[in-house]
Amino acid sequence: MKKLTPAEENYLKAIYHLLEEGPEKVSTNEIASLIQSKAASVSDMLKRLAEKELIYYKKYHGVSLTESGHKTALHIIRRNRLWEVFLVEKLKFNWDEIDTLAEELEHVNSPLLVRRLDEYLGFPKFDPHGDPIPDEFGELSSKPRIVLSEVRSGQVGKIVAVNNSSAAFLKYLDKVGIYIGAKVEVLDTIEFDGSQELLIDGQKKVFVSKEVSANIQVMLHPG
Amino acid sequence: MKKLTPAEENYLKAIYHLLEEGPEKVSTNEIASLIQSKAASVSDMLKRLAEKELIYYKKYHGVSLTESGHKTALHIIRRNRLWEVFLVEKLKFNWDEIDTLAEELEHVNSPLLVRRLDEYLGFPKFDPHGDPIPDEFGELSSKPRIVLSEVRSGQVGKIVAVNNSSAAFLKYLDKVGIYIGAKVEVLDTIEFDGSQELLIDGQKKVFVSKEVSANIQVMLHPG
DNA sequence: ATTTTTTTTTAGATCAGTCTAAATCTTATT
DNA sequence: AATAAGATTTAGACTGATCTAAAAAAAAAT
Ligand SMILES: [Mn+2]
Ligand SMILES: [Mn+2]
Ligand SMILES: [Mn+2]
Ligand SMILES: [Mn+2]
Repeated sequence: MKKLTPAEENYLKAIYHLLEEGPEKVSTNEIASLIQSKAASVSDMLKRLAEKELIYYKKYHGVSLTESGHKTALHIIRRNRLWEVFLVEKLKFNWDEIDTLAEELEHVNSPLLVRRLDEYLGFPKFDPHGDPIPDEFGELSSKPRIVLSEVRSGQVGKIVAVNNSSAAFLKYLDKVGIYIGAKVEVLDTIEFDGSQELLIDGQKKVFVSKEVSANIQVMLHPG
Repeated sequence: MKKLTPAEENYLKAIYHLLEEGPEKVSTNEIASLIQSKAASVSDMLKRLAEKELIYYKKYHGVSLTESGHKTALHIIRRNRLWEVFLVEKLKFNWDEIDTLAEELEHVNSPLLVRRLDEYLGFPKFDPHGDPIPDEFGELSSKPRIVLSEVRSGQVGKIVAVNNSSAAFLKYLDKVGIYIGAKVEVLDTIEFDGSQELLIDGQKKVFVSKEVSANIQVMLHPG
């Protein structure tokens, strides 16, 4: 409940994102790599976070979030994504330019500010990358999703999110005409390397590698 | 030119504001008092700021800003005031609630963000307290001003700014109906204590102490 | 011109956050 | 099961920011 430092918030968020991938424990090195620091620094921080009961931490055996840590992480993510919407919707930033800015703005922690911002933006449910925005209570409204790389030839869906928010990736998507909300049909899948030929909005044909399609989330069209 | 920490930015801003009052040197204690820290901490920070050539500092003899420090302070103030406008104009905060929020937001230093925000807000020239917003180059558009306590009986002016942004003061102004842009006529000035009777917008009579009127800036109506 | 008071600086601690290098624990391999 | 490899933690150091208490300098008062 007490105020956290930006560094503590960044670590919590990183742990949350790593846990999101499935495992119920994350390792020191995974955190270090995601947060671009060194294992020794992570060990240090884990002690502090455990002290504050934000994580479960057993030396040498990885960490997970406590209920309180989980809730806190969702608050941070909420702020991050609301600011991302603000930057894109109001200040006309491109979705590949907002990462570092939202990374800073997320640490301004004022419940009133967040509520007002949310209201001002019209209570958005998803950020510019298609990721869900937790509500005040940490609830996520999630759409049923499937990764594009797992969509079979002939199937049609809508692009709802990306798994990778690096500028390089997002710029690439812009270039080939892939965007959130686009209709996508998988015309062909190459068995050898998993690359696909797509039809975007029934108009544009695009070839993408599996590395790309594995980072795109799709909602399948019913039927 | 290099990136400053939030603390360094706060000190620079404090020095700027103290110099604004007139003197060409400010003392360690004045800074400590404004920034709510101790003289020893200020001494420490002054060494660092001098090292970075943001201030002129001669031990025991006060500080002033270098050209670079002055420019930097204006950039910080620009960010602070733009965010204040955003909070009031867009998020509907009251002018007495924005201080601490802007105090944090001002440290997000991205020239592009600031430019976009400025544009989005319609290039405002003054913040909610009536203080001028420096442009990208640090230029201030200042209105000719005089403190209300120095306006003589019979004279009429418009309230353009406040010298004190504490919630207590601003709430008081709200209560008695004084706001930026209001027309004000000084009906009477008590010689004994400098208190005044005012007529706001030609309608409402208000008595204010000199402590209050010394914190209100007025633009005199020509003629 | 001394002495006293006030202001400012320094000395020495502490805390958060980070790093490198060394020690230690876990896991995989022989 | 012993050893090698890999991951993690600890030890020790550094920076930035802050504080209290003591020392030093400047300003004010006698
Ligand atoms: Mn961050
Ligand atoms: Mn996002
Ligand atoms: Mn500030
Ligand atoms: Mn202001």
